[in-house]
Amino acid sequence: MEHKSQNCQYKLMAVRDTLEVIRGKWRIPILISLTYGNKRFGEIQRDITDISPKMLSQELKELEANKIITRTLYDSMPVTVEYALTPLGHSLNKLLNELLEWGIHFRNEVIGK
Amino acid sequence: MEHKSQNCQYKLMAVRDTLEVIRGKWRIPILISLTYGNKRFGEIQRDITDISPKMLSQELKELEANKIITRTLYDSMPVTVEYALTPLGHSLNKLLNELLEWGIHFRNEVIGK
DNA sequence: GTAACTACTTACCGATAGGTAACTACTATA
DNA sequence: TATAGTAGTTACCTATCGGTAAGTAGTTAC
Repeated sequence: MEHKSQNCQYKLMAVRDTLEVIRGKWRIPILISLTYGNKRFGEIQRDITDISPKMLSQELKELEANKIITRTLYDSMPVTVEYALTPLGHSLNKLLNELLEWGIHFRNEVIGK
Repeated sequence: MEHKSQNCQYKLMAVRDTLEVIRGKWRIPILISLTYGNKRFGEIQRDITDISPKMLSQELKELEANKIITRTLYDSMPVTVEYALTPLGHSLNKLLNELLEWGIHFRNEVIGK
């Protein structure tokens, strides 16, 4: 069973990379919001009503650092900033969808019962 | 765009349920380990070499409380305990696979570059 | 009797995550 | 001059997460 255990080790490494990028309470919700199109700071805040500006700002920076989103400043008046998914960010789409689908399934199976 | 924003709110609710169940550093790795078959406490520890018995015990309890795994005690000598995925646990398979696939993708795109 | 294997538990501690409230800086409008 | 809208920042605090080290309890082998 040598290769079976090595395969497990490999998987454990890969999921850790993913978890590192998406961890915490807010990053996934932010990404969900951005799948509906490019958004400004205030628009994301209005989607995720219970996020504080501190957490939103902090998590947007982390997502930008990991090349998941881009931040574009427009010097309109007043200044607006637009956040958008990168191609790497869009590549999370299937994962986001599974998080969604399983949440629905879980609610039907456990919470609903 | 009324239904578009309502759809977003619905998704945000569902992913929160999922995140609640799988959150933290260890639950996903534990589930990955159990996809290779039913395992004893010590076997999971040997898969996930850097988990402490405290965290393993704690997270196994949480997963059991959420009906994701079962705990079966055999009064062999010495006592052995077997952990196994429930059908609900197995229903996480696609999600686990996406976490894995994206981790590989991310490594190729960002870390590997 | 002592070491080793099973599966944990407990106490303690430091690091990180996240919440609250107030404040900043710039521009436009009344 | 005051208010509102843009997008944040800062200080402070608490709660949760996770790590370390040691101890528990029962059985078996030496």
